[in-house]
Amino acid sequence: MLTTLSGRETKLIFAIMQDMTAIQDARQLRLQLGAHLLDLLEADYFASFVWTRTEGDTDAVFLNMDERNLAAYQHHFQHCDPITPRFRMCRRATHLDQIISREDFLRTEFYNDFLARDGLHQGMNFHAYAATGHLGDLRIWRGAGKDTFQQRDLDILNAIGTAFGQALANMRTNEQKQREADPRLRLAAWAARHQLTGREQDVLCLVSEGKRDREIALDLNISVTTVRSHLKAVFQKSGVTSRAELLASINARLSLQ
Amino acid sequence: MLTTLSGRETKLIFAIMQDMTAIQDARQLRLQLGAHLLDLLEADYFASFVWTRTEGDTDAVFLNMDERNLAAYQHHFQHCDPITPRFRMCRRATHLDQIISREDFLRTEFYNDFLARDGLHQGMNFHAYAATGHLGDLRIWRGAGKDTFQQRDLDILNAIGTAFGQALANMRTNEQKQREADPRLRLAAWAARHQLTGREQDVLCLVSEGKRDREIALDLNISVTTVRSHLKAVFQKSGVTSRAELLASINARLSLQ
DNA sequence: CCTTGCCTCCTCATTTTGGAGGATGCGCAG
DNA sequence: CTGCGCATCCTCCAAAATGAGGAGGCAAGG
Repeated sequence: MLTTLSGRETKLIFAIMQDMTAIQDARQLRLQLGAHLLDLLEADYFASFVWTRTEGDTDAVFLNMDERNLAAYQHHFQHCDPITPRFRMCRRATHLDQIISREDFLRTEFYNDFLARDGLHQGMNFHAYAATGHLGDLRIWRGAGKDTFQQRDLDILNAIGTAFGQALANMRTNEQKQREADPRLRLAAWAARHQLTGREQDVLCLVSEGKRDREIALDLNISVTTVRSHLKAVFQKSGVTSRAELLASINARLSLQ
Repeated sequence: MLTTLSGRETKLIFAIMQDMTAIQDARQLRLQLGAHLLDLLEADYFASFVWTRTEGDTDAVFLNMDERNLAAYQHHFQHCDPITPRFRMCRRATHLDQIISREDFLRTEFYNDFLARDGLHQGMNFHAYAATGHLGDLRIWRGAGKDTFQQRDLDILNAIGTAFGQALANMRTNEQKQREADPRLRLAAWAARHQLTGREQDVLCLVSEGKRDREIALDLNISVTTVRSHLKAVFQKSGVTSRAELLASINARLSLQ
């Protein structure tokens, strides 16, 4: 790749560089990035999906697209979208024409009933991947009457997309670390691992706050012997033999176990 | 700022954007960034200092500079460096000529005995700040016989420096979070907060692993009563009244206290 | 209807822990 | 030398926690 950048483009590239380092929220980043990308690539429509860790769940961000049409995508067209799966297979910025012939494209229900309504004619996508799998994408479209995207546009999107993928991966990693460090989540994960019942979890939770049986009984409005029963069950299920060991077990980093 | 970029420059800018998002280690980032910046700005020497959280301590990275001369800087010239403090006061990329007149500069001991030895003649600095204070810098120098830096170079360094500052600040924040989440450091901090003696810390450490008095005594090769004595002192000093409460106190987020 | 799981409560025995007080020895700074 | 802090050990006692075993009620599901 060897392309020059105009003053306007340079300014936008630098703005994008700032976005990438300054914004730590995936949604915010994509909104900002989207605005700058539309400007930079002289495009009209922007969409970005990010795959969350819970399988199949996506977080979507859009610019200049019709709310109702989008709802239609989320409910229906998403499932019969013939182009996104093909875009997704490409690890570089990819032009619509590279994955489907113009004639075939113009014949699809997807184009006629969905894309055309918003005026989307020319598109490029970038799909970001990490070692763990698909992270998210950047989708750039131009309306009717504009020129098609050039190799130069693809190169620019590719460079920015790569950095965007890194930024997304970093956010993902940070969120993961945050989650692992959150005491409440650790507790919940530990409880789930040992299949504790609701009441056992209640007791566990108060034990983890350093409370005594008597206090726990008061807090939960049950008798001390009941607290002991639940706690006994927790010990039984987890193979632990004292509160201190219990807390140590909960706080132990999984990687060190 | 409105400047065009050549193909070569564009390529380097994109490489720098990758650096900024891909590299999570401050040292690595600066080495990589330094190489790309020298190429981009057609400069010869690169140095970058990063201020660590411990007051006054710096981590330095260099390219193309003489090891022995650097040692001299760390030991002596650092303390009589007449230009860095002035550079440091500027919140934008700054040219040497903007902070000192050429004549004055050429008369300084610092130039003659230190910079000139490595061949440093023209310089620009960027100093990065966060809300918490000074983060670090980027120092770019050209050797004798080259043109002086132009406003265009300053603009480029400024844009990259700003993003670099963000990246540094992010690393700082992440490290901080990591530290707060590290059980050993939490323990040490807690111990320090309550002014525990060495032996008390030893006992505390084993208690935090969920061990019983008897086990601790075996581990430390002392009698159970001694363990109890130490533990009693820990309780006394910290105002806590049970092991479980102790562990809860250690694991409590400071912000929630 | 009957089983199963969960929550609730109980007793009795044992171990562990916490609290109070004191004692010895050692090294170090005033 | 004389405290002082620290580590080591002790006794005695009471409170808390653990372990084993059992029992009644209640709701959901076969």
